[in-house]
Amino acid sequence: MAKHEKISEAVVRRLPIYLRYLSYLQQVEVTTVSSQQMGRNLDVNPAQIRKDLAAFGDFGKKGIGYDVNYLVEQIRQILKLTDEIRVALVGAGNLGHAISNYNAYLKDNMRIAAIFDSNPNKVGNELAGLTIQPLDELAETIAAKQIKLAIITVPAPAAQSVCDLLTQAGIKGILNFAPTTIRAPKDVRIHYADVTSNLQSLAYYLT
Amino acid sequence: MAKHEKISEAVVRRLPIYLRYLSYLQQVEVTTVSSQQMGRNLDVNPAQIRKDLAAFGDFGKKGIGYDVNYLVEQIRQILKLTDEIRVALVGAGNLGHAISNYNAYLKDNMRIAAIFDSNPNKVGNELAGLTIQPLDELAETIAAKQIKLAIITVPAPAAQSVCDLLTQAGIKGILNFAPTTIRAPKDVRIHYADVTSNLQSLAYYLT
DNA sequence: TAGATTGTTAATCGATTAACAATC
DNA sequence: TAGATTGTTAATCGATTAACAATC
Repeated sequence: MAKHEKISEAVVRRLPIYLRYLSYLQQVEVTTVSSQQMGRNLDVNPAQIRKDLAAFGDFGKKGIGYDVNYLVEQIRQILKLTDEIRVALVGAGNLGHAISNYNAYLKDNMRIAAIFDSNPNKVGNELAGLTIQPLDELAETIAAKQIKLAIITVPAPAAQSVCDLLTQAGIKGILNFAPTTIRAPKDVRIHYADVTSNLQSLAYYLT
Repeated sequence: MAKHEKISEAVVRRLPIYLRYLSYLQQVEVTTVSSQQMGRNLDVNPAQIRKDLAAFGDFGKKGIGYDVNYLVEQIRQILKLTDEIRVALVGAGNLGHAISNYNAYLKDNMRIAAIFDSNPNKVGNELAGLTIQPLDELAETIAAKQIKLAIITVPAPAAQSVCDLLTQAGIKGILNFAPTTIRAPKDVRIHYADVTSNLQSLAYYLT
């Protein structure tokens, strides 16, 4: 790894995209790839790809390109996907159901390991092979199962209090589908994924 | 509106966030808001909020702040949310179900107006008050219903061909949930919302 | 060797933030 | 008037891209 530069969020967001393409190349048994080829396929400037990767180490060979297997291995390590990462999902509504069933697709060493809901009628039900748990078991379960990340799929009014619960339980990364801004301590990363804001910003570009 | 500056994507992504907070203020009957108050609540620098808004017009009053109702009206216009915007959803799987049922929540003049799926067993079924249609009706329906945006919730291998169908049908904005990069003509905006990449980049920040 | 491609520096471009005159 | 807050300019910061020596 090395190269103690500060890595920008933009770089970190591109790494999974690179990884996805490289995994595809593995599948079709391509063993070497150039930044130019990657850039063409991912719509990213080749210089940017080289710079992004070079921030973590000298992964390529001049005149040749990158060894696909080696690069996959390196990016997995950078993203800490070498050990399984367990994820909690809070909110077993429509979206929560969809995402937890989607679980199988996450693979790549990510797994939803616990599901929580505040509704007593849902607690105890099975979902994607897990039993839906009440919120007051959240902290204990997250500690016991060594869960590191969380997905919030509760309605907007509940999102902040769920976020508070999660951060108190030691969660350091949250993917928030609720259509609301949430606040957390600076060392907790929050990514937003709500459909409404996304669509509204797309609307700006119409005609 | 006016101020023929070029508006950056970053600004456009913040406008829906502002709108959401302002709508909340309307609900609780607050009539005036300062950039400082907005910034505190949304975790955005107040100078940035003022600059973002000033790019579209002089919406505030010095010494006073912004009139909430007026600002809501203005941002709605900027985002073209004054007329109903119709959205097509392609892929009636788990996620497609969740999002189309979520439909009611979209409100704010956005509505899923057609649902498509390639699976003949799903075609003809009802979903969120709509009949699932086959892909070969896509172009005609999009034209007839004046659909402007689309959501892709098909498996990754099908995403590019669906994207091609959509752009040929005149769609100018796509929200892509499929875990794959898709290519489209330059005048088509694509936003990515796949869960896996989002989680993977969160993983980077762990310890 | 000739051609290709990296890693890196320098140049460019763009976005964020601070500061403050204008003014309500 | 005094206090508050905008709109805007200038300063800063950061990210992207071009260019090229190094080298496989």
